[in-house]
Amino acid sequence: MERITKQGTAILTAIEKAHRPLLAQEILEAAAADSPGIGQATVYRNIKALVQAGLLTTVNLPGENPRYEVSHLHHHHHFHCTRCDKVFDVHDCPGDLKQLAPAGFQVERHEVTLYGSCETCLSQN
Amino acid sequence: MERITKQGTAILTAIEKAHRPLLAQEILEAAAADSPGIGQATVYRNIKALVQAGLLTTVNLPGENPRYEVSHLHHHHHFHCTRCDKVFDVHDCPGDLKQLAPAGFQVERHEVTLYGSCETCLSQN
DNA sequence: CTGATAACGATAACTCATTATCAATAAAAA
DNA sequence: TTTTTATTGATAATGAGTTATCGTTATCAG
Repeated sequence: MERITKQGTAILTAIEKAHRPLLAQEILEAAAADSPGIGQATVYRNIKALVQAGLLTTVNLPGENPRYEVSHLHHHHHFHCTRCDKVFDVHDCPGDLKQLAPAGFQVERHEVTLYGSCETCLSQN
Repeated sequence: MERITKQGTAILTAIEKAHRPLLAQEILEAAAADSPGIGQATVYRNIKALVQAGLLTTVNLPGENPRYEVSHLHHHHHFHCTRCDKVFDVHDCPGDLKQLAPAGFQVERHEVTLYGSCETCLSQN
């Protein structure tokens, strides 16, 4: 990524504006608004470069393809809406979960995923 | 699965004896101890039938292929050892996590995955 | 024991996300 | 503006997990 391109800009701004982790497919669709006809190979190439550069972070949820969001430094979790399948950041944490593990096990980190309905889906009935 | 076969028995008992969720590949290896030469198609066929019958439950962890364990009724979570990559049940739960979600969101369930080192790996240095 | 057929093993095929190829395009240095 | 070449878009190829195919084997009802 030595050059600034319309496609590259569209991809990064689409992810920044989303304020939630996006699938490669969602990034393609969002970036296509700014850069019509953008190809999926371009999306994958840019995602890869942005992750390697540290600007994007990969978000893996159970049974899901990877999503990407702008790198946050603070610890957080995710909420998966089971109606619209959008994933949102949860800027809160249950705290120390070390005591949950079996005796003799050493916990280094944890992931929490919440499932339910987002505000938008709830308001739509 | 109308008939009782050596392979089918080997697959189910391998999963029962493991007391932890196993990958299809791990099931193949474990079942091969009781039924040498067992094919992977047989493993996949039996897993599918056992899940449909409700005897097995699929365990999905972030960025991982599905694992399978004997169906438990009680709510529990999982511990993924980052050294040996084995997954263990965690028979405990941080409890209600509804308050973590953004305002206006409705939480229906949650998944917690702990990462660290299991007792066996810790004892091996 | 014997026949019908469910289940098996080997392997080809499939699915789907991701990556490589390559000619055409466009960014930016000269 | 011209030249260089990084980047793009279209598409073929890849990879890994899973499923389908099919001839053979083995379960089990009769």
